[in-house]
Amino acid sequence: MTLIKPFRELCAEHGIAVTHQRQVLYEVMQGMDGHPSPEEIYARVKRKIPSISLATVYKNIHLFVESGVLREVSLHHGSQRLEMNAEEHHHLVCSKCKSIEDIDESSLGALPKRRKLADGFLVERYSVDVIGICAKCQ
Amino acid sequence: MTLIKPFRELCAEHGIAVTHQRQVLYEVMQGMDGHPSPEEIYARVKRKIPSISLATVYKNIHLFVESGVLREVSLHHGSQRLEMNAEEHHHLVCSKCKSIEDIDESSLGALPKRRKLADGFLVERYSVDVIGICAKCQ
DNA sequence: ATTTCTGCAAAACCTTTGCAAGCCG
DNA sequence: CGGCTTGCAAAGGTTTTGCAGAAAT
Repeated sequence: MTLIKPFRELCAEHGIAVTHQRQVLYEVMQGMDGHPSPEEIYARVKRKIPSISLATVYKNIHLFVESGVLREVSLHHGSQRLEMNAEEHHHLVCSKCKSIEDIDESSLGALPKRRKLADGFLVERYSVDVIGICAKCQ
Repeated sequence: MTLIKPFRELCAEHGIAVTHQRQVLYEVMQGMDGHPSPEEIYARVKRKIPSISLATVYKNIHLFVESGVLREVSLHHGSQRLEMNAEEHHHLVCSKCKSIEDIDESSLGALPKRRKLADGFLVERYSVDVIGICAKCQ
């Protein structure tokens, strides 16, 4: 019934310690969908461990992302970033140092030109992040 | 020598008022490249208008993004967002309400499989945001 | 003249950090 | 035990807001 065994294995694979908080955090996240914020995850975990602190949730989300157990929606830079390049282009984003480098659209090859992809969503443009390791970080 | 005339036209097109702060902000940004944060932009503008306030910079960046004069690197959600879907997939992001919906990888057609794109960048994966207007916001 | 914008200061968020007590291996 | 983790509280960083005076149309 529980997911405790797989979680212990996951921790072993990634070399992280098993604590009660991490187990419950992981189980709760398995039961969520969409793209929750740390606060939303905290609110849910708090129902199972009322004494848990938000700092613990942050620390463990960070650990999970770092070790590859969890993924974030788009690499998080702490503050908003503005685009100074008016040309159509995409990005090379380094998953270690989080640097962003522009690449022009033609480097990627064609993306589908359909204007409608799903249930009435009207496409304006594509934004492609190529995520990987930059030359400096290798 | 100055960019004042094009900026006045731009404002007219987008229906926003021309102020000295906006003009200088726009000119300064034209001279930057990369993906600066509001703080970095503020630091530069301050060299030309020492009395400008950070709040003004934030308000005008927001206005420029809203009216289409400027673009942000990736749509900014205020807080980190975690991915609960372990499958390979991409996103439909609404530029009005900022909702995020998953679409699976096959909906997009193939992306190039090259492992190296530029000067030693090692590709891990692609993250594609299809930006547009969702059904609800139309 | 009216509406909108600026600068300031305070507030509201979001996230990280330091530390004493407790848990894991 | 020894080291890592937790919860708390405080600090740090980013962004928004309210308001009185100034500027724009």
